[in-house]
Amino acid sequence: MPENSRRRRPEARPEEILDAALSVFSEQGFAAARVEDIARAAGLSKGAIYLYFPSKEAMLNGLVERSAGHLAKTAEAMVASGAPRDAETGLRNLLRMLFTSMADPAISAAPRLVFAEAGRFPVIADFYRRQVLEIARGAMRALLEAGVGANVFRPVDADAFMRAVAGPAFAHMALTTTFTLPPDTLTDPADMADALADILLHGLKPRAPAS
Amino acid sequence: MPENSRRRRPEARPEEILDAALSVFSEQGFAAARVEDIARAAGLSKGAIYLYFPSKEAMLNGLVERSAGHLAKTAEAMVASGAPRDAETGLRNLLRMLFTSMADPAISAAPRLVFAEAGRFPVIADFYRRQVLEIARGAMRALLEAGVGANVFRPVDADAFMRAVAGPAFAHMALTTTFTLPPDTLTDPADMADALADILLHGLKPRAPAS
Amino acid sequence: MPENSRRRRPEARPEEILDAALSVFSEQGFAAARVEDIARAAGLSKGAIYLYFPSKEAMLNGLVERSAGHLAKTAEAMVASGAPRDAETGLRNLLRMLFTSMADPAISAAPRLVFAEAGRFPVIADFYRRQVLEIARGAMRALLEAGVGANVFRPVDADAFMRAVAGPAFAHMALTTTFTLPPDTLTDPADMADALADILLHGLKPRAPAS
Amino acid sequence: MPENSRRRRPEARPEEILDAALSVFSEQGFAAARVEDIARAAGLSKGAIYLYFPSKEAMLNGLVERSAGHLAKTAEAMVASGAPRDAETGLRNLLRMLFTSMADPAISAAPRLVFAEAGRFPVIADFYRRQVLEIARGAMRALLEAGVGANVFRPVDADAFMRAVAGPAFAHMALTTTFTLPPDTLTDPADMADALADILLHGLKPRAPAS
DNA sequence: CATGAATGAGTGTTCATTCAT
DNA sequence: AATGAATGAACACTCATTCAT
Repeated sequence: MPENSRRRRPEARPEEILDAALSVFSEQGFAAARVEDIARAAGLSKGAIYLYFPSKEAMLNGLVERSAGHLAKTAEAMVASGAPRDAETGLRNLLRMLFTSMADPAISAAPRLVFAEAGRFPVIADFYRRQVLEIARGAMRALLEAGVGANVFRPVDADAFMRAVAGPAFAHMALTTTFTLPPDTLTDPADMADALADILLHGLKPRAPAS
Repeated sequence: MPENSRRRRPEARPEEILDAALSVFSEQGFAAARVEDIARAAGLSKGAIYLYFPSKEAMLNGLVERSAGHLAKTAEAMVASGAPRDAETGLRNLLRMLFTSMADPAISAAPRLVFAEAGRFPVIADFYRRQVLEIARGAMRALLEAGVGANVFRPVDADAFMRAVAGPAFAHMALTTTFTLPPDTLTDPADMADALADILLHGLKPRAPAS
Repeated sequence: MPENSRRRRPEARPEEILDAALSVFSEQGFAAARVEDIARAAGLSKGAIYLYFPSKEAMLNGLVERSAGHLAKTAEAMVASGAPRDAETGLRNLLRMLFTSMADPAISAAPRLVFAEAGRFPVIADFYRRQVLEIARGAMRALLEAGVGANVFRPVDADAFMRAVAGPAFAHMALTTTFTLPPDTLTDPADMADALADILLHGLKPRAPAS
Repeated sequence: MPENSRRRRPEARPEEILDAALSVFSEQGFAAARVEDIARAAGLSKGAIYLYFPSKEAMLNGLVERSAGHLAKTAEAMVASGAPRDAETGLRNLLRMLFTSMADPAISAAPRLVFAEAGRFPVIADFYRRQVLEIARGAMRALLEAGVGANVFRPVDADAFMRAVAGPAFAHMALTTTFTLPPDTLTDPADMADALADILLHGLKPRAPAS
């Protein structure tokens, strides 16, 4: 067991600290989080944290940058992959990915944190807007245009489209992770995503019987 | 402005303090907010706050309860109103109300605060869930059932329906108040609501030409 | 006994705190001094200090400015006093004042503190140089010129004169307050000043027998 | 510069560390000085310092002892050399040595440090008093007695004599190293020493014309 | 009712010192 | 001998809360 204190020297320290910080920030909020708790969660002493990050705020920034990287990459991958071929399947897959991600506390923790703290840290808001929102916006716009071009989607407003697709996943996250809602009939994110896709694709109004 | 003589009606103090607290909590977050700032915003001394609220947390609770009252009343009003008559118009009005409310910082401040702090204050989460979410859920379920009964809506999943309606407004709020997005083409919440209604009602897929 | 805690509200608080700070800084040095010790010495809690001074360094600055004020006044009084009439008596009085002041820990504390910390706080060094040294320099130069004009003093170098007059008092302070020297034969500062005056006025070399 | 290969003669380490410590202590003061800065200045890692000195305070002690050795030797040398022959020249040389030493930051650093920190470290005060002050006192007393015996000096008070000789050099140091005085007419320490010698030897009062 | 001086517990950050390598 | 990661005790400063007036 090389688990003695003062022993290991993995180059992964900063990552471990960010993991711990994300966990503590998510639970307590940035202002209420204590550096000592982060340290304990990372298996370090309080002082050791400052060997890797110059301040508590630096951990928050590091966190956001790391998470933005992940999300941006996933979003771009979604764009490039199947969407152009089959916009309808692309939309279904995107919704599944969104609902699954948002329902997973490990993935949604960073976005929730950003949403909660961006008001106080303009740098974070700007960074996230450029690195995540812009990319997601581009991806969804591309999906919509592909569908419209193939006559699979009607030419709806792009901004409304984005809110119609991402908003429900965001709301799902709020309901499941912030308010611990009693497990609904449809707790499974994939099922919820499919139900959403049905509404978005076919609309609420009954189709005229294909006469 | 009856604001000068007679030292202002003192019986309105708690309301004024809650107004100030909402403002400061929204800007700084609960943990980072200073009671002295709330006092200054309310035109009182720090000590005077404690004549009306026993603690900082009590202000947060008071805030949430007050806002929940407002929201619950609005929600119930919506149910009772035109929905049964004309579900489609009911949906359009609901969306307009949601987008307009969420885009107005004065109205969305409380829900945003709840979303941000509910994780740390289970009492608040529970209270909000019961007093706001349950009522909103009931209202939207009633709207859906009315529409289905009148054969104006397809019988879609109720939980997906809720997320499809409320989620986009929630996302709209996040985009406009947290990240100061550059004003889109559709900054007007009512227009955005109408575009959303179009998508939700008619779906993304083109309708078959009416026979 | 109006000595309960949380009671008195003398406007003299800042002065009391500066007294306490001077005492603690003198004993421990600025860096090693603890704000809590200053607070205790001032009969206050740690937090109360910050109602009057924004930082530990602000207390040091306040201290220096206050002491500089005292010293400047004393120096100017000396200039204006008897010097012009009788330069020799003026010199004797100046030396007595200097030795007496420097030997009194309550008076020499501030200059010693400035000397010890000026290297780290350029603002203090500059301030002291302008507010104390320049004035003292002017006073001593005036004394010398008065004596020379009256043919009571030889026209010696002014800077050497200043060092010859002030230096011994400074050394006396160092010996008595920093190193607790065993009480010499001449512990009395006035006697020491007179012996110094004798040396400075008549020189070390024997005078030629009066013709 | 044999400074590259063979990792430098390791037996000189303690001396190098003391050099670095003197430099850092002088700039920052003992309490504010960081061991890491000393280590960097000595070209070592923080931990290595503790192979040679058990604590930060031990470096201060080592420093003082080393410097006291230097000063004591110089002082004794001055006594033994020319003073007995020609007390007047002896005084002039002593003053030149004192002013030159005190004006040189490299030499005055240790005495200044002792003066600044002696209050907090009685051991240092005692040590310095015995090893430096006593010896200097003896040397100056011997110089005075030699002069008096040869009828070159008047029989003035020995303690006043010491303060009259050493004090001005001490003041000169304070003025030039602590407060960065604008270069006076007499920046050269030797000139300043000569001007001082003139005052001390011949006094401020004009000599009666040798009838 | 209202004030604001005062308290004291709490937290971010620093740094002398240790120790596994 | 040397390193530098790690520790833990401090300490400056903040702020919710109290209380004499």
